[in-house]
Amino acid sequence: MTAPVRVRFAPSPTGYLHVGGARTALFNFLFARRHGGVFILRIEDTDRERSTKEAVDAIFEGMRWLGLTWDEGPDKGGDFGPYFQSQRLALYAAAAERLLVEEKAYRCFCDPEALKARREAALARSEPPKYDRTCHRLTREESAARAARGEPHALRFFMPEGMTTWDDSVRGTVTFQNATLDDLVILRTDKHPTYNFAAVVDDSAMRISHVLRGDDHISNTPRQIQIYKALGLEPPVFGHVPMILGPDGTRLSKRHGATSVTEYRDAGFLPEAMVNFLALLGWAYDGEREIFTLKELTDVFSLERISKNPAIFNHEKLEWMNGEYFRALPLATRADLVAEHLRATGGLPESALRDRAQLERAVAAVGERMRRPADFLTYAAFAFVDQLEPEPAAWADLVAKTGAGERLRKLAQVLTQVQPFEHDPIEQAVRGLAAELGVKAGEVIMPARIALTGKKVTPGIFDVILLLGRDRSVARLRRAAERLESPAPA
RNA sequence: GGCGCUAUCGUCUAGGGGUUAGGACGGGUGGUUCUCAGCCAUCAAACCGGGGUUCGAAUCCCCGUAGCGCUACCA
Repeated sequence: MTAPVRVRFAPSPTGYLHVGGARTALFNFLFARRHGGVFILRIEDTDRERSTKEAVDAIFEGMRWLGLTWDEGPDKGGDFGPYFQSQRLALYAAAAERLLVEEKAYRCFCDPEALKARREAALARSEPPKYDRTCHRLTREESAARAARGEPHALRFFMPEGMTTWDDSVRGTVTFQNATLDDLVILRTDKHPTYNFAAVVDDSAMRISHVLRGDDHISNTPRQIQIYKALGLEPPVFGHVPMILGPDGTRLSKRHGATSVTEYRDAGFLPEAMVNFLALLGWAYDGEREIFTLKELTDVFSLERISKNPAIFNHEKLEWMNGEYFRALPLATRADLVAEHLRATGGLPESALRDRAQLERAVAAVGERMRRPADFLTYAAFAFVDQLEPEPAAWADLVAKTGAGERLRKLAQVLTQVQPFEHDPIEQAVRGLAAELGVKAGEVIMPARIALTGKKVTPGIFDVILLLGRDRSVARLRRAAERLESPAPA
């Protein structure tokens, strides 16, 4: 009988939920759901300097947006809480005390600043910057006496000799020589645990079965395994997922652009698309199928199919994937999302947003051209402005087209007659005019497009006319014709 | 510097002793068409290098190289 699957996502609340963290959380979530296990959220806020309440909220927000619901966590409780490390200090202290008594850890009275200076000097000389165990040479009595005197000190783990090896579920067997590992600090002078120590105590106390985390933790793993051993605990299964890199192949960071999931949300990306895209960064089902809902992912996810290679964040593919999901949404939903986006960004005044029917018509007209709400105005802005400012390049095209003025005027005339003013009759009228003039429909349509929208790329022309309505269409056509015939004063 | 990990089209990847090395994004071309998008068709594009093992290596092993990560009283 194997232990139940219990996995955790354990971010430190020092910023926002970034895409790398989100991907790690996703893999943990999927693994838990796939195996009927438990997904735990634990906040690693032992670094008091950098941890903030806002960051905790941002993590919740990002996780919820992605649909990564946790079974145990700070806001939710569970049998193994509390789920803030800052509330578990007594546990770490007790574990550290045990190690101290058993002489698997020792007090270190060295000055952190001096240590730092020594480390930097060693690095400058290209030597390994290891702690020299000065304080380990203290006698038991001396160490205890100095502590009793109230001398500030940290607690260091005594790294045993030998080697540490584990069977990583994504990388296979990984081995480290303990000699390359430091006597790491487990309890700081302020009695707060360090990451490696707190993680071990908590993962064990919370009965974590599998630790799935970023590749950047791989060299922490032998340290943690040694701590498990010293504590007489059984280590969990470890799996190190490759990192997500920026386009230049280095670790994804701010300078690569948006890195927090909420930024993507605010830019109009859909959580379904984000999840699907993230899942494909370092994991593949069969290399063929690419579109998966969260639910579908939970049915097919497996650790064996996690790639060993770091993955470069391909923004283009995210855009494409968002388009796939966005286009599949019902019109009303797309209109909701567009409205929401326009409100949030102030892209259109509230007054323009009040006419829901008109907004829906515009969204329908833009149709498949939108990959996300932010694309809306590039295609439909013309329908929401009173005074059209044609793009210079478009206007130049119109000017270059001989006879355009005449066609626009005639089209305006024709449009005054169309009855009823609907898509098909308008199309008939426009095509009829072209036939009458003996030109291809495009010869009427392209000038009209520029005159009506100021752009060369727009929704279908009949939708454009419909969206503007008869009066505005006729007025814009006539105005353009006038401007064409009387060269605009500079 | 030390330690560790990794290495298939530009990118994400499938494959894994014998394949025309497959798919997706992006790019090219053609079609549909009022532009664009979409859709359809189609093309170009890869096994890091060197040694082994083997009848046969992109696939297994070793070395090299490169990239990345870690090397904190950060996580």
